[in-house]
Amino acid sequence: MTVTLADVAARARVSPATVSRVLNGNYPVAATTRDRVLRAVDDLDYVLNGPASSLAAATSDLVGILVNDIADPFFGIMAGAAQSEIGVPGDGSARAGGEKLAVVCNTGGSPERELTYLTLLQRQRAAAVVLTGGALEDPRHQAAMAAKLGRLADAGTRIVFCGRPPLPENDAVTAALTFDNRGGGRRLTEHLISLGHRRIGYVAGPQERTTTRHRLEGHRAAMRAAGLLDGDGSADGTPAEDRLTVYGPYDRRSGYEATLELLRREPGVTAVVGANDSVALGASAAVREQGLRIPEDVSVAGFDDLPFSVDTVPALTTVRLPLHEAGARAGRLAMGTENPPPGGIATIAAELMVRGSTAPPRG
Amino acid sequence: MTVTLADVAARARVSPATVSRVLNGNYPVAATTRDRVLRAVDDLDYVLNGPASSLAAATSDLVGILVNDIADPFFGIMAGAAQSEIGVPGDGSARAGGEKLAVVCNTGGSPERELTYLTLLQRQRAAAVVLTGGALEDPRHQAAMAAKLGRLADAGTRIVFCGRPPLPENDAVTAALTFDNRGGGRRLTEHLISLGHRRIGYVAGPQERTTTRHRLEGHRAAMRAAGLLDGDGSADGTPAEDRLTVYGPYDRRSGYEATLELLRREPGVTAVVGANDSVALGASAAVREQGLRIPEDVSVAGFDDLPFSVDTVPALTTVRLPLHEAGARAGRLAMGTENPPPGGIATIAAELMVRGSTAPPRG
DNA sequence: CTGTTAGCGCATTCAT
DNA sequence: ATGAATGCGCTAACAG
Repeated sequence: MTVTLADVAARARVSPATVSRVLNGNYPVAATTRDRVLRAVDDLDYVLNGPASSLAAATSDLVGILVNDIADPFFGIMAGAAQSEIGVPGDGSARAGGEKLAVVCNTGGSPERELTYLTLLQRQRAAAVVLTGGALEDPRHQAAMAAKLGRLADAGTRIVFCGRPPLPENDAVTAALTFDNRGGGRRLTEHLISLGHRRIGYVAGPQERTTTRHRLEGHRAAMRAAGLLDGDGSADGTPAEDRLTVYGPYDRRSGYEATLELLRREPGVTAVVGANDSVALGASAAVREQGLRIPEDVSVAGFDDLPFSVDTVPALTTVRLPLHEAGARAGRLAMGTENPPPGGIATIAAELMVRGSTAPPRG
Repeated sequence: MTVTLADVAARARVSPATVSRVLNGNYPVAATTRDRVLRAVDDLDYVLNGPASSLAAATSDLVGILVNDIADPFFGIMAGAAQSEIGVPGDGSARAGGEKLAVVCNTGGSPERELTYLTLLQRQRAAAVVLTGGALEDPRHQAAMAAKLGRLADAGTRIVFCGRPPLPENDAVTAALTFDNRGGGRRLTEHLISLGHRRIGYVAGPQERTTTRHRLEGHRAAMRAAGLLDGDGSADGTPAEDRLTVYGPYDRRSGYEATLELLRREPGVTAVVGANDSVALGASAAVREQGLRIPEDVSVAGFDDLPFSVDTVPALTTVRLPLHEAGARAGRLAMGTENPPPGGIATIAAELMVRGSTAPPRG
């Protein structure tokens, strides 16, 4: 029924071994023989049997890219960049070996699904795995991840982090590209403070994520350095930093609801920082719904600088992360076409983008 | 080195076949035996060898989801929904068989990459393939696709279209879910016409895509029905429909540039329709940059109703496509857990969402 | 319900 | 530079 390598060999009047060699291209074969084999491949519409090949060679051409939310361009941009470095030369044929199949897997932010995908990729004997986005800080999950990644690494799978902090004991990880979320968060808030803002609300991401914590730490470092957190407790003793922070998912709805909550708690807020651009978008909607203008009454800022952020009205002040470059680099590291940074860890800078959504407060 | 099924069998004091049976679960095994085997699996941290399994069974648990642009939520939403129907029960273990590995592949809109990915999936003996988004109308590519899909289908791969028009001879395709792009486009423009607009610019997608053509056909059908295209040639004889249409990629930049071009060509335009929401976003930016207000001076509308569209200012009038539902359904069809619609083809309705970005023209 | 046997299709020794 | 032989780890008959 389905044509095998032996069929190709018969038609080309060579041995199966020779066909295998021309397909894999990693062994000398006479030019005339190769032509004959390739013609036979075309004639028969032969397609390599991946499972058989992987079984015999004990490696596969699968590369997995794990993302938290495939519907979020933050991940889509990184995954797309990684995928184009890894996969598919693009000649449309791919009958021979050598091409990697870069695939993205959507964990939905669920730790169980993250582990399950890793197991599935381990089962496929994946050549490499790229993990994007922040990690969960739950110690149990971290331990499980470390163990799983260790086993993957033992089996020869290359492991690359992209926008994810390195593990404490990361001997399993080939390379970790981590974003300067803390520095970006700090500079963003410093910008607001320099404009004159004193009461700044913060809509954070999910509490247990590294990205959330790092961005928030940057924000608070700036606040504290300006003396805006100390001795600012309200009557009931709640620290200012708690009253001015609301946690939630990284989506616009969370930004909307959290901002309404913030404005209720602290009507004197003159600026709202969203943990990412989507959150900031929701925050903007909430601010406007309260009859407040941006930036005249309330400044709004985000994080990531996704493509839509420059088109909001007013354009969103945010922190730019070079998502495309980071993803591409992660892809090359996964392919082994780029050397890991010294120590296996590289920090990627975040750049403040000042736009129209932030301005000095009134009065 | 790596633990195999035979190791598990030895430890559980059963035959390899029995281990295989409990792992695959599709054969009666005594409860006590199963427990013993599962314990051995856990003790040994055994993970099934996917390639070996696929080779022996002549099927794999891979399911491919092809998208045109992974950074575009339009595709991300569908792919995510499909993936959650297909993959990963979510218990975190996945040591046994049965779980499918749903993976998304980014073609970047390139026909060659589309074919290459299909070949790669064919090589892996994928269980199913979901193709999302519009198709290219180039006859050569269509023929190549039909041939490739035919071979995949012959090999037992289920093929599902999601938001993609059925092929002329689609006996290879298990099911095709297609969006009512034409109807949606027509109703959107009818809405503008009913508001009193007469000169309506249209920023279309790439010229050779089915989605582009269908949406534009809907728009023009509405225009023609209202007598807004006939006898409206300019002095140089260019038909009105050509002067009022600009093609480009499905992104905000194209919307921005095309709209500047439209406003230059036809200063009397009172409404601009974008081929999708991202284009409409760019169009809005261009309109504003010309000192025009939305919707007082120019109405703007989009297509898809992506999550951000409700948050633009003013909120974007658009056509809602049930992307999540469609993706989930495609996932179930790929899994075989839902029966194909009669004739293999289902048309998915598009709903007009009237919001603040459209209003009657001035005067 | 469980064990035995025989490949699945290919990569890779080892020869030549 | 090419051919012959072996085994990768597992599933699927077939017995029992």
